[in-house]
Amino acid sequence: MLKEETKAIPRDCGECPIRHRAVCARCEADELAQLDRVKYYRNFEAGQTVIWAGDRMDFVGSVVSGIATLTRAMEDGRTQMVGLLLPSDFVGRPGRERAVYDVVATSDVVMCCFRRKPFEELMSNTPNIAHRLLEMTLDELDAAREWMLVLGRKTAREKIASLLTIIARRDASLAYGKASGNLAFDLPLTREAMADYLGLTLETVSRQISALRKDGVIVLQGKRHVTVPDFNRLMEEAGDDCDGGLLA
Amino acid sequence: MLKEETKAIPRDCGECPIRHRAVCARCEADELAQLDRVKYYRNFEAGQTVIWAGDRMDFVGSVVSGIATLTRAMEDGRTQMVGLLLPSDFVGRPGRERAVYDVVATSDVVMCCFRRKPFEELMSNTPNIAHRLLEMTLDELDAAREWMLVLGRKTAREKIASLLTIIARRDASLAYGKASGNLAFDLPLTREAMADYLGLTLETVSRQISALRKDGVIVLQGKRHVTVPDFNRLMEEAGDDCDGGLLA
DNA sequence: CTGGATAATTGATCTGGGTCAAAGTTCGGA
DNA sequence: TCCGAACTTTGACCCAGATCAATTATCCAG
Repeated sequence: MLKEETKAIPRDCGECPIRHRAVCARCEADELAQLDRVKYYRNFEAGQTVIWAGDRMDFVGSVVSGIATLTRAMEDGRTQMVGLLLPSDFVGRPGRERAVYDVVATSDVVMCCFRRKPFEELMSNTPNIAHRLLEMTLDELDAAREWMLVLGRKTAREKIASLLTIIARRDASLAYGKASGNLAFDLPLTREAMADYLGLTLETVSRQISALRKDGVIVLQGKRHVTVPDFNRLMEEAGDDCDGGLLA
Repeated sequence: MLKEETKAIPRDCGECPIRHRAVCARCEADELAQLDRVKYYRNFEAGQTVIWAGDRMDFVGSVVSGIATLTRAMEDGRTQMVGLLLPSDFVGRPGRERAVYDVVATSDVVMCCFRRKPFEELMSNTPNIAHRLLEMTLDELDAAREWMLVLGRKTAREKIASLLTIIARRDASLAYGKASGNLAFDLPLTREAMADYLGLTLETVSRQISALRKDGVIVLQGKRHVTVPDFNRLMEEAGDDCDGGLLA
């Protein structure tokens, strides 16, 4: 109740936790000031829909904290997640007025939004924003293509291992500083959301997680907390060329 | 033999068939001139590999004519196509020195290549190139996400129908002018390549094509030429919300 | 502490698409 | 014209993962 209002929101870009990873990463002080003029924050609670596919979208923005999902659904209900939005990820497309995907907050989410029209103008004037957005989009395209391999060619077990790999990598890159003897993290998704990401059913997800646990590839504390005793083993299970280690 | 040399290659951007769709689409005369200084053409024969994943890549470029594929392979040989490169599509990534995907010419291909380093510099000076590349990358990201739904959630029959839909759309958008009473086109891919695109085996591809033929959804002349008597029917089979017609 | 909603596990069974195998087609080159 | 390689089709069988169904946590709200 009124949780939204009590949440501390950064007002100043200087304090912003995603300052150096988001679209604004390369902006100079003056550019930030311009962005600041068209920016506003929005909070969403876990489970809340940020945008429905087909809806008009008057803003673009960045996830500041929390996790959201990008999904596409068929008329008969089959659903495929097409993107996982983590802090600093960009939402929306300049030049497009309607959303094509459902965006749903998986946890409580804070978004830094920019009014679309002014943002588009800004983009044509400040190459730093456009350039950073290109870079981020190219990264997302790589991720999407990587995911196509997972969806098209991997077994259920490999799919789960691949997902765990990705989540572990992300956690390692964000929360390092912590001693990471053997890494551990919380699953930010329900079994059903994982199934939608992986093109599986939630039953299969559950079974494969159990199997990986029985085989000692992962250790579970509760249903959400995962410990990985041997990351290379996990990568082998994912079917990746695993000569990269955590930081590939 | 020596086919390469006999092929007419456009030297002048003004004559170029992809002038208004490729990265250079928005360039002014002076920008074209700059591009021209770092550009060269390369020909590839059907079946030839343009780049191997992992190889050093000193150029980026556009497909001028022909069709190429972007694929990613696992160590054990499982292969997933992650992109289909048609005329005007961009190859390579500015700022990246090694290829991550195999690029293979499916038909004879002409590419317009730019030396990578100078192209990167050009990009930071000419917003028209960077902006166009962003636009193209965003389109490709959408296509990749669309494809994730196909790979993750569609049945074999729907996958085939989806692929036919895409090829038909492309042909309609390129080759219109022709009376398109009922549309017809050639499949630019072998059954195996289709399988790699769709996350299926070539046997399943063959069976599903036969099934669609038996059910009158498509008509085959030979093994490669397809006629679609009723495009809406085909879109229904693809499981798409099909209230868009050919030009959705 | 209790009822009931949501999330997760596990079991039994079924099936779409994979696998293995054998022909049939097509086409360029000798 | 005929051969051989590459491509395609079709059949028989099998299995990974879907489907259907029943429990079992978990965790608020009352």
